[in-house]
Amino acid sequence: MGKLFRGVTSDDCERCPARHIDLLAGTDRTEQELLRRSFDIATFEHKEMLYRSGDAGDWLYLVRFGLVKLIRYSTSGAERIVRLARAGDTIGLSSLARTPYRRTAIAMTRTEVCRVATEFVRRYNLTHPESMEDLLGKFQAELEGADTFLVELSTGSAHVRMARLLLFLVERQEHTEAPLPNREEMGALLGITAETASRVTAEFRREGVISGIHMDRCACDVEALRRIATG
Amino acid sequence: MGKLFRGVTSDDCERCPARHIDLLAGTDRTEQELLRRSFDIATFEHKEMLYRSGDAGDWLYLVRFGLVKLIRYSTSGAERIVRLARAGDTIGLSSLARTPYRRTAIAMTRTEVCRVATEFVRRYNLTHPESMEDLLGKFQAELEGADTFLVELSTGSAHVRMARLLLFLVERQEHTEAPLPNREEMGALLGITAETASRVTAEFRREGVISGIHMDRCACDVEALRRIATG
DNA sequence: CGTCATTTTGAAGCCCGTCAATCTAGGTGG
DNA sequence: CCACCTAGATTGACGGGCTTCAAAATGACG
Repeated sequence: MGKLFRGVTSDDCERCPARHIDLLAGTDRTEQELLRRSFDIATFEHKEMLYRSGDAGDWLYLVRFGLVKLIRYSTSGAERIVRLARAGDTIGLSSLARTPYRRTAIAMTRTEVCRVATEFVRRYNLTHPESMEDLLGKFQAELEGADTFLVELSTGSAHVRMARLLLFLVERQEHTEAPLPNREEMGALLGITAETASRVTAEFRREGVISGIHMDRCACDVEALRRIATG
Repeated sequence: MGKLFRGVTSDDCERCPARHIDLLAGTDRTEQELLRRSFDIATFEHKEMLYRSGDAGDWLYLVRFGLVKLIRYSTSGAERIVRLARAGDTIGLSSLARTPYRRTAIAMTRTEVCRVATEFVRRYNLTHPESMEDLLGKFQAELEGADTFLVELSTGSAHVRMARLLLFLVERQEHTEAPLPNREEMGALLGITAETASRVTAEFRREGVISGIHMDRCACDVEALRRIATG
């Protein structure tokens, strides 16, 4: 059991989508070495779980590439995706508050993550209190994300929500191509049923708003989506 | 212009709903004095604004009593309440990340808050790095709150959402009486129209689930609400 | 007592959920 | 290579819940 993690090379760090963060930069050569030895890298395939709600929160994860869904369950048992994490996003921050993970994290596409022990970050902050602002900024970004999901993806008609989701999925991509979740996941993301999600995507495809043969990827007409999203 | 704030007495601190937090406790007598002099108290009436989205984030607020709604606007201009803050809750934490406030805070009832300059908290943390965990815990609590709103108050039928909202409003109260927002605000809280909110509350009243003559307060049959909420 | 805001209630229509049937793509074994 | 199987996607039909528009009722306040 347990995912296999490997060490971090300096080449890994060169390509790191979060290398601008002070916390990870290190001030001198020996410190950079210390930081590098404290991090691990692993790849998760589609549908693989990073951690489960209730697990001891011993690690922070930094997404290097891919897409991770963070799930929470309502009192009535229904599953709801409360956030999507992409390259450069940090997940598992709740562990810093010495609490178990409150959400379940599952890869939606092939995903590479870099992990670090929460205990290490905690100790590092005692000797580098000025790095706290980076952490708070990260937390802040996570709060922003939660708000965005709340306001953008759970209000308006199914068409409007779907358009906003697709816009979210194409941003930060070079091309207008977006990874397309399956209909069940779309439903959990937007608070609608899988059937409605299917109807809307089929309709978008007929109207030429999205196109592409494959089921799990599509090219988007960003302008058209923006028109629909503002309803 | 600008709200009038007054100094904090030791008596205020005795009654503080957040006096268990280390950050606010102080280690010795002189430090307690320093902390007390760094805080201010003010009262906001119903509908008064604490701060507006986009304002420079220079202050943190701790709610002593009352109810504050935090609003965010969607791209289509619709207003949505993304969080309710009550006694003991901290609002304005985003300012610690050196960013402007991202939400607008408005009192929903008569509300007393204690405020502290973000700059003070930042400096305090440099000399007391161990207090950072309290801050992260606060941030974490705010994230939890956002999730709860997302999952509980924006999924399920209008009846179910309303029941959950009422349960949220009665908890932390001694009696089963809850402050009742107006129908417009209920709509913004639950993602439904004011008319539907009115219909549901009227129905609840006819069925005896809620009762009370006043429009802005009601007594709740908590057991009945729980049955409806898990529906 | 009259005015204005808010709430309540009504009626019509539509969007979405539910249930079910059909279609498609991918994988398996003969 | 093809028949078969299965999971997921699509599409249809129907009913119900919510929105919309509008009117009536209620309550606060000068």
